[in-house]
Amino acid sequence: MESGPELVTIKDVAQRAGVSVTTVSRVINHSGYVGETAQERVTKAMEELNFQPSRLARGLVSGKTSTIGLLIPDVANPFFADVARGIEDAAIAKGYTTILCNSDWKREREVMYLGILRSRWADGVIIAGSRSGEEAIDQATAGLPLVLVDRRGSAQHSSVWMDNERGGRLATSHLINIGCRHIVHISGPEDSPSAYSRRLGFEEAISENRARHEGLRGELIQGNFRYEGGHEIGLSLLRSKDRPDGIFAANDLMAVGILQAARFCGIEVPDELAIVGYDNIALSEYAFPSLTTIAQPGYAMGRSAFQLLLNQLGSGRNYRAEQQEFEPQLILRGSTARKRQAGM
Amino acid sequence: MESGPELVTIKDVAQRAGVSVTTVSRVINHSGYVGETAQERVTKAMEELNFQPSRLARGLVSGKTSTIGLLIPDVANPFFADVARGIEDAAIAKGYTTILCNSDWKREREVMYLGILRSRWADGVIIAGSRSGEEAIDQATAGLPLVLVDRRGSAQHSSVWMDNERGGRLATSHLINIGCRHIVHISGPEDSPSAYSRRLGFEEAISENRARHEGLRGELIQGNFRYEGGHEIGLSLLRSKDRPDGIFAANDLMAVGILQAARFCGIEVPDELAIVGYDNIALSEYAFPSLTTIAQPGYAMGRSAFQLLLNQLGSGRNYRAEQQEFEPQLILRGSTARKRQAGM
DNA sequence: GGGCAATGTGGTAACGTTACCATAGAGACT
DNA sequence: AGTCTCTATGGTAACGTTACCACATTGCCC
Repeated sequence: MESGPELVTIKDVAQRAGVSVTTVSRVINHSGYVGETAQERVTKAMEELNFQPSRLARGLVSGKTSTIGLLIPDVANPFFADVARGIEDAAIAKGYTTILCNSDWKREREVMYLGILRSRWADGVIIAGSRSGEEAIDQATAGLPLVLVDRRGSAQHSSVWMDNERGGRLATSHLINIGCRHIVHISGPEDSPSAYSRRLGFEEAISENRARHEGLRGELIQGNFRYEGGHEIGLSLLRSKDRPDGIFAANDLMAVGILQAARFCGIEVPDELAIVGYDNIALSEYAFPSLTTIAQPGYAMGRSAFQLLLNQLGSGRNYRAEQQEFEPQLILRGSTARKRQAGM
Repeated sequence: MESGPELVTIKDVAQRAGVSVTTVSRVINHSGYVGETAQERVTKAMEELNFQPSRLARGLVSGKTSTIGLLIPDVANPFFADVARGIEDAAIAKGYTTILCNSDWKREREVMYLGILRSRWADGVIIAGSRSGEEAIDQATAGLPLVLVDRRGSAQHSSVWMDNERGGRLATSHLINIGCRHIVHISGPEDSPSAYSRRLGFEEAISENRARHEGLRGELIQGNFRYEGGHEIGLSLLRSKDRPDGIFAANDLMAVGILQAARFCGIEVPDELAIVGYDNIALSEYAFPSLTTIAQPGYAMGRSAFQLLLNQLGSGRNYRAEQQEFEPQLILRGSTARKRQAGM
């Protein structure tokens, strides 16, 4: 029978219940004193009119929207999808709504979204996998409560992160331990802090082990965190005469791309070429051979990030940044399961 | 130097620029007449104060928030992640922000989110992969502009969909054509419209071909659209004495689960068992053997869905529901690539 | 030189809600 | 009987923006 979304306001409810708007507001917010009769009549009127209080008006006067912004590079990347789910689940449980923003790894989109979020939309922001520098982020958030995911925070900012350097070292040492002597690291984009740390870990592991294993060589190639990128790099790398016997890719997507390239070139994984990825996305388990990787618990990291943001929102201006660290863990699977293991 | 997010309002800008708030508003909205001098001074003041107009206030008075809600079952499902990206990209290009809601396939969460979205938050909603009935959706959206994805809309609602029945038929016929005679369909959840249609297509293909191929058998098992579900069903199915020689899974995740189960049981795919999935998510290409599947262009469907919503938002009350149909397409890959193909 | 359109500007009432102050009756304690 | 606290309720000014009306000023035409 209704023809349009004619808005039901608190006024309509008040009129129908025969009370003032103040009383209705009190019923909605369970605050102040409300008599039993009034309580019932208001509740009934709200139901009959199918009333929903306007968040807009509410936010305007209270200064809080119960909304947080989530800025990630790309939901289509399974790791970030997990993070997003973790954040959203934790948020909804506390009555917060999440606005999802995909920066597509682009800084200008990041800045644009932060502007939108800042315009009194969001009470706080969680930024995952950003490439921007901390000053740039500060500038763009302009005092908005903030939690960083996937990078080490400073004294100013809370953050949830992993010791990516250690992860990189774990992955590389594993390759060395199973006998690889010519190892290539396909890194992530230059300006990604987590990619940078993984690369550091790789380099450390190589130089630490060089004494023990003569002829050990480490090589570095710049990747882009994408499947196709891994595939292309894999093809050119594996077709060359001087091809590596081990590859550590900075994320699983690229690792799977390399896996495909190897199959294409007819190279046996893991016997001719061992591969380690990073993230432990679902895909890594389903690939063939299944992918050895460093686990990064996206969902848990997401939940944790929201918790830190909530702490910050609750504590006003005398708030202290917190850090939550997750441990990298090596997941052994088919892509490095060689029959004859070389001497350690 | 700033200690908190002290809000910069249009009033501050007006004061600094030495003009009225009205003039500032006009500059912001590029509306009405504004002199050159005023224009410049206001622009300068806005920059200096790092001013962002409050969307809350704006929305309150204009009745529009430039925000849309997106309700999907789960972003961690790659197909829906693609849809989400398509919608978000299309939306941001038109100045709209997207609120992401994961119903987790649960009706009560769906209803809860629609309530939130309705409270003057969102100008419209896109619902993908809902299991709720159309009446339930009508009830929960209460007049909010709406586009359905992945189900055939009615005269009331715009929708973006695929002929899933045809897709189901395509998949099943393909299995029959390569020689399968005992085919199992792992369907989706009972109440999912798209799953239902795929199942119909399966049944039609089986009964149509029964005349031509004697001994052709079709069997039906209820699945849940999840990887683990496919894996379990696969295990119990493949261990039985009367195991099928072809499986059509209602989505790729389950198909990959079955693939893993087959490897686990030592059954050769595709020679002993052929498998077809549905969706053509990235995973299906990376699996081993790669997965034959029915392509469903999630990103394009997302973009299209936003376009339909936009049409609806623009056209006020004299609006007519539109339907946008996508064609299912069979993608041939390893999981059905038998060496000796049966007759026909 | 009176009228009239075009241009530029300001004042202020909305929008739907909450915060705060005011009021008022009912008991209870001095 | 006066005062004080508790309970219950209403009135109304914010919140930051836009929509709308009112008012100047300018230039131009008859």
